Amino acid sequence: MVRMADVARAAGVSVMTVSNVLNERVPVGEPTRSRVMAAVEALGYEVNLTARHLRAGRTDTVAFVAPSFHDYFSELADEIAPLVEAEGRHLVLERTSANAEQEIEALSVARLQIYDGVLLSVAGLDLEPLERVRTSKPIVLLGEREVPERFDHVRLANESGARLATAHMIERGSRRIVALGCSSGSAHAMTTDRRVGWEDAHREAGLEADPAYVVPVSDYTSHAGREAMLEVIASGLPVDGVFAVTDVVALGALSALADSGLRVPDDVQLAGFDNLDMSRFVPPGITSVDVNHKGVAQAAVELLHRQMSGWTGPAEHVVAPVRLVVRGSTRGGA
Amino acid sequence: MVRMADVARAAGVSVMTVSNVLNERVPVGEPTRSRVMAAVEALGYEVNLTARHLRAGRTDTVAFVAPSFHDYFSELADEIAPLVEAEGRHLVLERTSANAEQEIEALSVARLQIYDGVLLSVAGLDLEPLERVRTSKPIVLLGEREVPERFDHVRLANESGARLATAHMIERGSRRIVALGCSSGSAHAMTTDRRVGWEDAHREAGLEADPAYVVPVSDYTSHAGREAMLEVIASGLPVDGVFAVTDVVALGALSALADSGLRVPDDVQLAGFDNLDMSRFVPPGITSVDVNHKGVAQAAVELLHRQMSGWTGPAEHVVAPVRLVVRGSTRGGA
DNA sequence: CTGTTAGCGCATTCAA
DNA sequence: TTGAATGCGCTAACAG
Repeated sequence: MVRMADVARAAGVSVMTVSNVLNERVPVGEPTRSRVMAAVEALGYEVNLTARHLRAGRTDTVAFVAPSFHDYFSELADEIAPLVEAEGRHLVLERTSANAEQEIEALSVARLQIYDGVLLSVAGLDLEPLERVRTSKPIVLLGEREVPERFDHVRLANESGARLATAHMIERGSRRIVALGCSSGSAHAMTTDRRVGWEDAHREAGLEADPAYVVPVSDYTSHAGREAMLEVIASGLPVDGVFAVTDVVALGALSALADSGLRVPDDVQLAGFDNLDMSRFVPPGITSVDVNHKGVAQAAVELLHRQMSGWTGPAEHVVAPVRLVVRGSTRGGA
Repeated sequence: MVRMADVARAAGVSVMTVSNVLNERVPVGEPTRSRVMAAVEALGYEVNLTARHLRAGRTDTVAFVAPSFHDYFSELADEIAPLVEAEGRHLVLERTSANAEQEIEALSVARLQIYDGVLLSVAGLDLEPLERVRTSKPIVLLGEREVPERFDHVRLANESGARLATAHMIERGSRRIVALGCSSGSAHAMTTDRRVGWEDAHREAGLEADPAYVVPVSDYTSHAGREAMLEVIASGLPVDGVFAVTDVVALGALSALADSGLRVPDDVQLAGFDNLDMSRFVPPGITSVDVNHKGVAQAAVELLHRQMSGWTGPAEHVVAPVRLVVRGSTRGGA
């Protein structure tokens, strides 16, 4: 390992001058500068970021922590990265995945300290450990649940999105719309918020939202969506529309409908949530609630930058607007 | 910020004893231990990982560096994570994304030093900077191209996979199979290897592989796959089969075929590569080459562990086997 | 413009 | 079983 001292010796200057050259902090004379750079090249020197961090107290690195980087989160990460990099920082991704409960405790509390800021998705996370997080690190929460007031938070307009999608299908003739993957509880969470939107759409149309049409899924995978949809079909419950809690779940439903000989959208209309890239291309195109990744990313990164700049005002809770993208899986789409 | 020294003072012991308690390196007397733990709790102490790293020379962290974490890479990351964590290390994900060329230079060479090991996807990466990487860090390359001999490398059996998929469609009656997203060059790369497999399948069946059926795509997105496929259809070239270079591209082709009124598999059979989760569920199910993420992950992590354990033997170049998963997009699938 | 001094927080080494 | 000294590699603050 070649250290700064080695470069300094080779260039015949002090360690501090090497540091100054590399960090461009103070003006350095041109002849000195080029001698230093030559030595850097010759020795193949690379700064030790750990030492820099320990001394300087910053890593120029932001972490985006999410359960995994499938689908929604990878698309969001793609939007976040350039915004973070525009400020001269790096973005790294960390997964909470499997053992979320322990993770946030073991991983984050100590681990998050190594970042200048953290974007933390609260999906599938126990919030209790969060309450105890007493770090002064800049941190912005992302995701569809209630979080402690003191955190900056960006979430989607879940009710509104679900209402748009459901109302659209009602308008196009559906009267028996399954809320697939939604839940009946009252806690403020994605699956209940979206169920509320589904109910609102019914109420606004003067229809009754039958609780029998709220069908949970075991997890938010296409497989689970498919299984749940197959059960609904097998049960004989009359269905002429499906609002799926996510596009991934909607894809599972589409698979189940196809295998059951039900035509989309002729027999059953289908709408999802997230507007994944995939949804444009899966025939006949899945109508979906676009969650405006770019807007979410901008809001979150802006809040984070504000914190990293030393802002200490009250936390902000942003609700990002959504819009409906109509495609072939509902009538009126292409 | 509460330091180890603060804990030591509170517990009435030395800093070294606190360190010993936390790291469980040497036996510590029970009464001492509990006093230390009490002080840790009381003060909410969290170890400073940066300082530990600088001193101990290890981060217990492995990085997986890839262009982005859509689709293939997120599924791979899901397999890699538990293997890395099983050895008591963390996995973090870094994107090379947009400006790959600079990135690997600016980002990696200095940045990769902060990890105990690196899994580096060479997809969309300039290899020239890699040649100059003279780090002694454990590093394993992943991906479908020629890499310098001295690196451990895991790649897929691209030719073999493409041959399986193409042969399957030939066997089921296709005679005019587009190699969508493949390229005509000779450099050892994913798109040419897969084209060679497509050719081999033709030769083995006694058929001619017409170069006119090798159709490039502008990038490996569904959008590009769709555009390219639409052009093929518009050109009037007779087509009764499509081998797409990835499932993502295959999805674009499926979209184009559907919009053109061509039935899959009746008019045109379709096969992809990667066997993404999605491909099981997109009606009628996309026949695909399964790349055995688990096997790739295991091979890569094993090589990395070997390096991290101090192994210095010759580098290994693993070719992970693949298999064909037949679904409804080809005849003979469900 | 360049160099000197000091120390970030922790763990290795060795002594008690 | 516990503790004192030392320094990982770098940069902030200041002196020359």
